[in-house]
Amino acid sequence: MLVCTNKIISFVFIMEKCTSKYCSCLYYSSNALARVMTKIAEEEFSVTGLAPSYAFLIMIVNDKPGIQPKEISSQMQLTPSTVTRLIEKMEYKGLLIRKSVGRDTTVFPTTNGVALAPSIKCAWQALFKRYSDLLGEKAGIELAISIHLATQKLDE
Amino acid sequence: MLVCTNKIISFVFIMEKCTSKYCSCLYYSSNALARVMTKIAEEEFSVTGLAPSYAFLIMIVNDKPGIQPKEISSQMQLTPSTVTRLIEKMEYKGLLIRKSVGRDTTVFPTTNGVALAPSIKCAWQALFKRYSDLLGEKAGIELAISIHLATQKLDE
DNA sequence: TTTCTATAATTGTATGTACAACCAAATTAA
DNA sequence: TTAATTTGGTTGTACATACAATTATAGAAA
Repeated sequence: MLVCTNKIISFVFIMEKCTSKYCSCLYYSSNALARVMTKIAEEEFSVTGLAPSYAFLIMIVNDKPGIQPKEISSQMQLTPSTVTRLIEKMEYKGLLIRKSVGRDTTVFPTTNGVALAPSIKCAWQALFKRYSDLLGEKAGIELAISIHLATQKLDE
Repeated sequence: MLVCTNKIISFVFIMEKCTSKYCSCLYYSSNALARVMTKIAEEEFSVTGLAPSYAFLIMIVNDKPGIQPKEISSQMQLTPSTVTRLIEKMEYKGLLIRKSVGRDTTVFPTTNGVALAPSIKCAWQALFKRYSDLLGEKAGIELAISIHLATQKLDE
Protein backbone atom coordinates (compact mmCIF):
# COMPACT_ATOMS: atom_id res chain seq x y z
CA MET A 1 0.00 0.00 0.00
CA LEU A 2 1.29 3.40 -0.90
CA VAL A 3 0.95 6.31 1.41
CA CYS A 4 1.60 9.85 0.31
CA THR A 5 2.81 12.28 2.88
CA ASN A 6 4.46 15.10 0.98
CA LYS A 7 2.00 17.88 0.31
CA ILE A 8 3.36 20.42 -2.04
CA ILE A 9 1.41 23.56 -1.50
CA SER A 10 3.02 25.93 -3.95
CA PHE A 11 2.78 23.32 -6.68
CA VAL A 12 -0.95 22.98 -6.30
CA PHE A 13 -1.28 26.72 -5.99
CA ILE A 14 0.49 27.44 -9.24
CA MET A 15 -1.33 24.62 -10.98
CA GLU A 16 -4.65 26.24 -10.37
CA LYS A 17 -3.54 29.44 -12.02
CA CYS A 18 -2.63 27.71 -15.24
CA THR A 19 -4.68 27.14 -18.37
CA SER A 20 -3.77 23.50 -18.67
CA LYS A 21 -4.14 21.54 -15.50
CA TYR A 22 -0.82 19.81 -15.88
CA CYS A 23 1.23 22.65 -17.30
CA SER A 24 3.45 22.93 -14.26
CA CYS A 25 4.51 19.31 -14.53
CA LEU A 26 7.86 19.28 -16.22
CA TYR A 27 7.30 15.86 -17.71
CA TYR A 28 4.11 17.02 -19.30
CA SER A 29 5.24 20.45 -20.46
CA SER A 30 8.61 19.35 -21.79
CA ASN A 31 7.01 16.66 -23.90
CA ALA A 32 4.42 19.08 -25.22
CA LEU A 33 7.12 21.57 -26.20
CA ALA A 34 9.20 18.87 -27.83
CA ARG A 35 6.24 17.79 -29.94
CA VAL A 36 5.49 21.33 -31.08
CA MET A 37 9.15 22.10 -31.80
CA THR A 38 9.60 18.87 -33.70
CA LYS A 39 6.65 19.71 -35.87
CA ILE A 40 8.02 23.16 -36.62
CA ALA A 41 11.47 21.75 -37.25
CA GLU A 42 10.07 19.16 -39.63
CA GLU A 43 8.47 21.94 -41.63
CA GLU A 44 11.59 24.04 -41.77
CA PHE A 45 13.89 21.13 -42.54
CA SER A 46 11.63 19.83 -45.27
CA VAL A 47 13.60 21.93 -47.79
CA THR A 48 16.56 19.64 -47.13
CA GLY A 49 14.54 16.51 -47.83
CA LEU A 50 15.44 15.22 -44.39
CA ALA A 51 13.75 15.00 -41.02
CA PRO A 52 15.46 17.17 -38.40
CA SER A 53 17.34 14.36 -36.62
CA TYR A 54 18.88 13.22 -39.87
CA ALA A 55 19.78 16.75 -40.86
CA PHE A 56 21.47 17.18 -37.48
CA LEU A 57 23.36 13.98 -37.99
CA ILE A 58 24.61 15.05 -41.41
CA MET A 59 25.60 18.41 -39.94
CA ILE A 60 27.60 16.75 -37.20
CA VAL A 61 29.37 14.39 -39.57
CA ASN A 62 30.12 17.18 -42.04
CA ASP A 63 31.55 19.09 -39.15
CA LYS A 64 33.83 16.29 -38.09
CA PRO A 65 34.37 13.69 -40.80
CA GLY A 66 35.54 10.40 -39.31
CA ILE A 67 33.57 10.94 -36.11
CA GLN A 68 32.58 7.79 -34.25
CA PRO A 69 29.01 6.76 -33.43
CA LYS A 70 29.80 6.97 -29.74
CA GLU A 71 30.61 10.66 -30.02
CA ILE A 72 27.63 11.30 -32.25
CA SER A 73 25.56 9.63 -29.59
CA SER A 74 26.83 11.98 -26.91
CA GLN A 75 26.54 15.08 -29.11
CA MET A 76 23.00 14.28 -30.13
CA GLN A 77 22.05 12.94 -26.71
CA LEU A 78 20.62 9.83 -28.27
CA THR A 79 21.37 6.20 -27.41
CA PRO A 80 23.96 4.30 -29.46
CA SER A 81 21.32 2.04 -30.95
CA THR A 82 19.34 5.02 -32.16
CA VAL A 83 22.47 6.49 -33.70
CA THR A 84 23.21 3.24 -35.49
CA ARG A 85 19.73 3.35 -36.97
CA LEU A 86 20.08 6.96 -38.07
CA ILE A 87 23.43 6.31 -39.70
CA GLU A 88 22.12 3.19 -41.46
CA LYS A 89 19.39 5.16 -43.13
CA MET A 90 21.69 7.94 -44.24
CA GLU A 91 24.11 5.37 -45.58
CA TYR A 92 21.28 3.81 -47.53
CA LYS A 93 20.40 7.25 -48.88
CA GLY A 94 23.99 7.73 -49.98
CA LEU A 95 24.72 10.69 -47.73
CA LEU A 96 27.11 8.99 -45.29
CA ILE A 97 29.47 6.03 -45.29
CA ARG A 98 30.82 3.95 -42.45
CA LYS A 99 34.32 2.56 -42.26
CA SER A 100 34.95 -0.10 -39.64
CA VAL A 101 38.42 -0.79 -38.30
CA GLY A 102 38.58 -3.28 -35.47
CA ARG A 103 35.92 -2.53 -32.96
CA ASP A 104 35.67 1.07 -34.03
CA THR A 105 33.52 2.61 -36.70
CA THR A 106 34.10 5.97 -38.30
CA VAL A 107 31.54 7.91 -40.25
CA PHE A 108 32.20 10.14 -43.24
CA PRO A 109 29.98 12.25 -45.45
CA THR A 110 29.70 11.37 -49.12
CA THR A 111 29.88 14.03 -51.81
CA ASN A 112 26.12 14.27 -51.68
CA GLY A 113 26.26 14.59 -47.92
CA VAL A 114 28.71 17.46 -48.13
CA ALA A 115 26.57 19.12 -50.78
CA LEU A 116 23.67 19.28 -48.35
CA ALA A 117 25.52 21.44 -45.84
CA PRO A 118 24.36 24.86 -47.04
CA SER A 119 20.74 23.84 -47.30
CA ILE A 120 20.83 22.33 -43.80
CA LYS A 121 22.45 25.39 -42.32
CA CYS A 122 19.85 27.54 -43.98
CA ALA A 123 16.98 25.45 -42.66
CA TRP A 124 18.50 25.56 -39.24
CA GLN A 125 18.64 29.33 -39.29
CA ALA A 126 15.11 29.53 -40.64
CA LEU A 127 14.00 27.38 -37.74
CA PHE A 128 15.76 29.69 -35.36
CA LYS A 129 14.17 32.71 -36.94
CA ARG A 130 10.74 31.14 -36.88
CA TYR A 131 10.64 30.53 -33.17
CA SER A 132 12.48 33.75 -32.44
CA ASP A 133 9.72 35.67 -34.18
CA LEU A 134 7.18 34.03 -31.92
CA LEU A 135 9.07 34.06 -28.64
CA GLY A 136 11.51 36.89 -29.09
CA GLU A 137 15.10 36.15 -30.03
CA LYS A 138 16.48 36.73 -26.56
CA ALA A 139 13.70 34.82 -24.81
CA GLY A 140 14.07 31.90 -27.21
CA ILE A 141 17.77 31.58 -26.62
CA GLU A 142 17.40 31.95 -22.88
CA LEU A 143 14.73 29.30 -22.79
CA ALA A 144 16.85 26.90 -24.83
CA ILE A 145 19.82 27.48 -22.56
CA SER A 146 17.90 27.02 -19.35
CA ILE A 147 16.33 23.88 -20.75
CA HIS A 148 19.78 22.65 -21.64
CA LEU A 149 21.12 23.38 -18.16
CA ALA A 150 18.15 21.67 -16.53
CA THR A 151 18.69 18.63 -18.74
CA GLN A 152 22.27 18.41 -17.57
CA LYS A 153 21.24 18.61 -13.93
CA LEU A 154 18.55 15.99 -14.37
CA ASP A 155 20.79 13.65 -16.27
CA GLU A 156 23.35 13.64 -13.46
CA MET B 1 19.22 26.97 -55.03
CA LEU B 2 19.00 28.15 -51.50
CA VAL B 3 20.70 31.28 -50.33
CA CYS B 4 21.05 32.20 -46.71
CA THR B 5 21.18 35.81 -45.84
CA ASN B 6 20.19 36.10 -42.21
CA LYS B 7 23.24 36.07 -40.01
CA ILE B 8 22.36 35.71 -36.40
CA ILE B 9 25.30 36.96 -34.45
CA SER B 10 24.11 36.52 -30.91
CA PHE B 11 22.99 33.00 -31.69
CA VAL B 12 26.42 31.95 -32.84
CA PHE B 13 28.00 33.80 -29.98
CA ILE B 14 25.96 32.04 -27.33
CA MET B 15 26.43 28.72 -29.05
CA GLU B 16 30.14 28.90 -28.62
CA LYS B 17 29.83 29.38 -24.89
CA CYS B 18 27.83 26.21 -24.43
CA THR B 19 28.99 22.71 -23.61
CA SER B 20 26.93 21.06 -26.29
CA LYS B 21 27.23 22.64 -29.67
CA TYR B 22 23.51 22.60 -30.32
CA CYS B 23 22.26 23.41 -26.86
CA SER B 24 20.85 26.77 -27.86
CA CYS B 25 18.66 25.19 -30.50
CA LEU B 26 15.22 24.89 -29.01
CA TYR B 27 14.35 21.88 -31.13
CA TYR B 28 17.39 20.07 -29.91
CA SER B 29 17.24 21.07 -26.26
CA SER B 30 13.52 20.57 -25.84
CA ASN B 31 13.74 17.07 -27.22
CA ALA B 32 16.69 16.23 -24.99
CA LEU B 33 14.82 17.46 -21.93
CA ALA B 34 11.70 15.54 -22.90
CA ARG B 35 13.71 12.34 -23.20
CA VAL B 36 15.36 12.79 -19.81
CA MET B 37 12.09 13.75 -18.14
CA THR B 38 10.27 10.83 -19.70
CA LYS B 39 12.88 8.47 -18.38
CA ILE B 40 12.60 9.89 -14.87
CA ALA B 41 8.81 9.84 -15.07
CA GLU B 42 8.85 6.21 -16.20
CA GLU B 43 10.90 5.34 -13.15
CA GLU B 44 8.64 7.18 -10.74
CA PHE B 45 5.43 5.94 -12.32
CA SER B 46 6.63 2.36 -12.35
CA VAL B 47 5.02 1.85 -8.91
CA THR B 48 1.66 2.32 -10.61
CA GLY B 49 2.38 -0.36 -13.19
CA LEU B 50 1.75 2.20 -15.93
CA ALA B 51 3.86 4.34 -18.23
CA PRO B 52 3.46 8.06 -17.52
CA SER B 53 1.10 8.83 -20.43
CA TYR B 54 -1.29 6.12 -19.35
CA ALA B 55 -1.15 7.21 -15.73
CA PHE B 56 -1.97 10.75 -16.85
CA LEU B 57 -4.88 9.47 -18.86
CA ILE B 58 -6.28 7.53 -15.91
CA MET B 59 -5.83 10.59 -13.72
CA ILE B 60 -7.74 12.74 -16.20
CA VAL B 61 -10.59 10.27 -16.53
CA ASN B 62 -10.80 9.74 -12.77
CA ASP B 63 -10.99 13.48 -12.47
CA LYS B 64 -13.85 13.79 -14.92
CA PRO B 65 -15.68 10.53 -15.50
CA GLY B 66 -17.54 10.63 -18.80
CA ILE B 67 -14.99 12.89 -20.41
CA GLN B 68 -14.77 12.67 -24.19
CA PRO B 69 -11.65 11.73 -26.16
CA LYS B 70 -11.65 15.14 -27.78
CA GLU B 71 -11.24 16.85 -24.43
CA ILE B 72 -8.66 14.33 -23.30
CA SER B 73 -6.82 15.10 -26.49
CA SER B 74 -6.74 18.81 -25.74
CA GLN B 75 -5.85 18.32 -22.08
CA MET B 76 -3.01 15.97 -22.87
CA GLN B 77 -1.96 17.89 -25.97
CA LEU B 78 -1.94 14.68 -27.98
CA THR B 79 -3.67 13.98 -31.29
CA PRO B 80 -7.06 12.24 -31.28
CA SER B 81 -5.62 9.11 -32.84
CA THR B 82 -3.02 8.86 -30.11
CA VAL B 83 -5.71 9.26 -27.49
CA THR B 84 -7.77 6.51 -29.08
CA ARG B 85 -4.76 4.24 -28.83
CA LEU B 86 -4.11 5.12 -25.20
CA ILE B 87 -7.75 4.53 -24.25
CA GLU B 88 -7.85 1.22 -26.14
CA LYS B 89 -4.97 -0.13 -24.12
CA MET B 90 -6.41 0.96 -20.80
CA GLU B 91 -9.74 -0.55 -21.76
CA TYR B 92 -7.96 -3.79 -22.55
CA LYS B 93 -6.25 -3.60 -19.15
CA GLY B 94 -9.62 -3.14 -17.51
CA LEU B 95 -8.94 0.32 -16.13
CA LEU B 96 -11.27 2.32 -18.37
CA ILE B 97 -14.45 1.71 -20.36
CA ARG B 98 -15.89 3.55 -23.33
CA LYS B 99 -19.55 4.18 -23.95
CA SER B 100 -20.53 5.33 -27.40
CA VAL B 101 -23.75 7.23 -28.03
CA GLY B 102 -24.24 8.48 -31.53
CA ARG B 103 -21.06 10.01 -32.76
CA ASP B 104 -19.84 10.74 -29.27
CA THR B 105 -17.79 8.55 -26.99
CA THR B 106 -17.52 8.95 -23.26
CA VAL B 107 -14.84 7.42 -21.11
CA PHE B 108 -15.25 6.17 -17.55
CA PRO B 109 -12.88 4.62 -15.06
CA THR B 110 -13.59 1.09 -13.86
CA THR B 111 -13.37 0.14 -10.20
CA ASN B 112 -9.76 -0.86 -10.80
CA GLY B 113 -9.12 2.45 -12.52
CA VAL B 114 -10.50 4.41 -9.58
CA ALA B 115 -8.44 2.29 -7.20
CA LEU B 116 -5.27 3.43 -8.92
CA ALA B 117 -5.83 7.09 -8.14
CA PRO B 118 -3.85 7.31 -4.86
CA SER B 119 -0.88 5.46 -6.26
CA ILE B 120 -0.82 7.67 -9.34
CA LYS B 121 -1.08 10.85 -7.32
CA CYS B 122 1.74 9.63 -5.14
CA ALA B 123 3.97 8.83 -8.11
CA TRP B 124 3.21 12.20 -9.56
CA GLN B 125 4.27 13.96 -6.41
CA ALA B 126 7.37 11.80 -6.18
CA LEU B 127 8.22 12.84 -9.72
CA PHE B 128 7.76 16.46 -8.76
CA LYS B 129 9.93 16.03 -5.70
CA ARG B 130 12.62 14.26 -7.67
CA TYR B 131 13.19 17.01 -10.16
CA SER B 132 12.64 19.69 -7.56
CA ASP B 133 15.52 18.26 -5.55
CA LEU B 134 17.75 18.54 -8.58
CA LEU B 135 16.60 21.87 -9.96
CA GLY B 136 15.17 23.61 -6.94
CA GLU B 137 11.42 23.66 -6.40
CA LYS B 138 10.95 27.22 -7.54
CA ALA B 139 13.25 26.88 -10.54
CA GLY B 140 11.53 23.67 -11.60
CA ILE B 141 8.07 25.20 -11.52
CA GLU B 142 9.23 28.33 -13.27
CA LEU B 143 10.87 26.31 -15.99
CA ALA B 144 7.75 24.20 -16.49
CA ILE B 145 5.59 27.30 -16.68
CA SER B 146 7.81 29.12 -19.13
CA ILE B 147 8.00 26.00 -21.25
CA HIS B 148 4.23 25.81 -21.17
CA LEU B 149 3.86 29.46 -22.18
CA ALA B 150 6.36 29.04 -25.00
CA THR B 151 4.47 26.00 -26.23
CA GLN B 152 1.28 28.03 -26.40
CA LYS B 153 2.97 30.79 -28.36
CA LEU B 154 4.55 28.33 -30.78
CA ASP B 155 1.35 26.40 -31.30
CA GLU B 156 -0.58 29.54 -32.28
C1' DT C 1 50.29 -16.29 -23.26
C1' DT C 2 45.87 -17.00 -21.87
C1' DT C 3 41.86 -15.44 -19.57
C1' DC C 4 38.85 -11.92 -17.83
C1' DT C 5 36.64 -7.67 -18.21
C1' DA C 6 35.26 -3.49 -20.32
C1' DT C 7 33.83 -1.07 -24.38
C1' DA C 8 32.04 0.09 -29.43
C1' DA C 9 28.71 -1.13 -32.19
C1' DT C 10 24.83 -3.65 -33.93
C1' DT C 11 20.41 -6.33 -33.94
C1' DG C 12 15.71 -7.93 -32.40
C1' DT C 13 11.96 -6.12 -30.57
C1' DA C 14 8.76 -2.94 -28.30
C1' DT C 15 6.50 1.50 -27.60
C1' DG C 16 4.72 6.15 -28.08
C1' DT C 17 3.16 9.21 -31.28
C1' DA C 18 1.51 11.05 -35.62
C1' DC C 19 -0.60 11.46 -40.37
C1' DA C 20 -3.77 10.33 -43.79
C1' DA C 21 -7.76 8.06 -44.86
C1' DC C 22 -12.01 6.82 -43.37
C1' DC C 23 -16.76 6.16 -41.17
C1' DA C 24 -20.67 7.78 -38.96
C1' DA C 25 -23.34 11.12 -36.95
C1' DA C 26 -24.68 16.04 -36.60
C1' DT C 27 -25.46 20.35 -38.49
C1' DT C 28 -26.27 23.57 -42.13
C1' DA C 29 -27.83 24.87 -46.75
C1' DA C 30 -30.72 23.97 -50.77
C1' DT D 1 -36.74 16.90 -47.11
C1' DT D 2 -32.73 16.09 -49.26
C1' DA D 3 -27.92 17.20 -50.07
C1' DA D 4 -23.54 19.13 -48.53
C1' DT D 5 -20.39 20.08 -44.99
C1' DT D 6 -18.41 19.69 -40.58
C1' DT D 7 -17.06 17.14 -36.58
C1' DG D 8 -15.92 13.10 -33.28
C1' DG D 9 -13.79 9.10 -33.42
C1' DT D 10 -11.24 5.07 -35.20
C1' DT D 11 -8.06 2.46 -38.29
C1' DG D 12 -3.91 1.34 -41.26
C1' DT D 13 0.48 2.48 -41.43
C1' DA D 14 4.88 4.70 -40.59
C1' DC D 15 8.64 6.44 -37.80
C1' DA D 16 11.77 7.89 -34.05
C1' DT D 17 13.55 6.20 -30.15
C1' DA D 18 14.82 2.98 -26.53
C1' DC D 19 16.08 -1.40 -23.97
C1' DA D 20 18.02 -5.82 -23.70
C1' DA D 21 20.80 -9.07 -25.73
C1' DT D 22 24.66 -10.00 -28.66
C1' DT D 23 29.12 -9.69 -31.19
C1' DA D 24 33.64 -8.42 -31.62
C1' DT D 25 37.55 -6.11 -30.24
C1' DA D 26 40.76 -3.88 -26.85
C1' DG D 27 42.94 -3.62 -22.58
C1' DA D 28 44.06 -5.60 -17.98
C1' DA D 29 45.14 -9.38 -14.95
C1' DA D 30 46.66 -14.17 -14.34
